[in-house]
Amino acid sequence: MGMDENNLGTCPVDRGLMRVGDRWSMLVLRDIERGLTRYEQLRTSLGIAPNILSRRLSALAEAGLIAKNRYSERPPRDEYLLTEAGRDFLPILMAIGAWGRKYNGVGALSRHRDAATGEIVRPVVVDANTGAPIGSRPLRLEYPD
Amino acid sequence: MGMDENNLGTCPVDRGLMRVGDRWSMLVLRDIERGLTRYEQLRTSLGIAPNILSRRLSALAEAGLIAKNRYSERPPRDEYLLTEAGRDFLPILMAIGAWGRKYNGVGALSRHRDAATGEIVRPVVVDANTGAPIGSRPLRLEYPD
DNA sequence: TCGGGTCGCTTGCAAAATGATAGTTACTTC
DNA sequence: GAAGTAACTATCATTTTGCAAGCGACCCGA
Repeated sequence: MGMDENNLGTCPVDRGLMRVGDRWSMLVLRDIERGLTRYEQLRTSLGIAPNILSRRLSALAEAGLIAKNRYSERPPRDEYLLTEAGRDFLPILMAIGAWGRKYNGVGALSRHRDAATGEIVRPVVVDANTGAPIGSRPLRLEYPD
Repeated sequence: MGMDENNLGTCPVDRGLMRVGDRWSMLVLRDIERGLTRYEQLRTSLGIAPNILSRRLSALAEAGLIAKNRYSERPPRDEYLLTEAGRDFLPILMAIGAWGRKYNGVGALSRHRDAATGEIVRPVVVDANTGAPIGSRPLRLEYPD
């Protein structure tokens, strides 16, 4: 494998990573979810170079994870909003966050709390069929055809 | 944010991405899980340049996700095995795969089947406390101190 | 109306990462 | 001893990233 747009492989992981497989893209999604929807907010929050941010935003828009929205003509002001695909990616970021906390979590870290129960959220990937955490049951990998 | 090893931020997502935040690293983990544990197997499966593969393997080993194991002295033969941290990352790859299938899934893709039930695995990220999928309940982000 | 100041970028250039290709070491097998 | 395989390293071109400066559109205060 090691595919491009024209030569797609059969691995869904690869397909996902084609669209978001870099650090900045994921951090941009995270920040947009936090409410940092404007260019300058993202730039200062991430400490990213402006040209790089521009490119990441275009790539994410092209990949369909965010959409650029001009909410003021005069003065010209834009915001970047998550699309459905972008929102659907957020749980993955939560899972990465849980992993990061576990294996690289020295010092104090931010966290999510369930607004209703008040408990700290503990993201886990499960199989929706069984409810069992992935890794707790043996799986078989199948190839198409 | 935009942190390095010495200047850690408070975001667990960033902490996770510091360790694995690139495409090749994730694909290497995926292939090792598939049983492609040797250098040549990884290289041909991924179609990656040998110098790049070497660097990724060192980085993953340094980050504690894989361990290099010499299983034969004569002839010298090595394999790369997942550590606990590496295995713990696999569910995230499954979640990325599910997302990739949904949003970039044209054509036939490989999939996992539960060995016991025979059903196709459907990975979802849930809150272990409530069992509810992340995104289905309102959350509050909290910062330390 | 003139001089800052902010926002949302682009441009130019340097530095770092990635990738293609060739070569190396250590061994086995014919 | 010739050829082959596994696991790399070395060299160099290409690509991507990143820094710093600048630019157009506008707003705001004097």
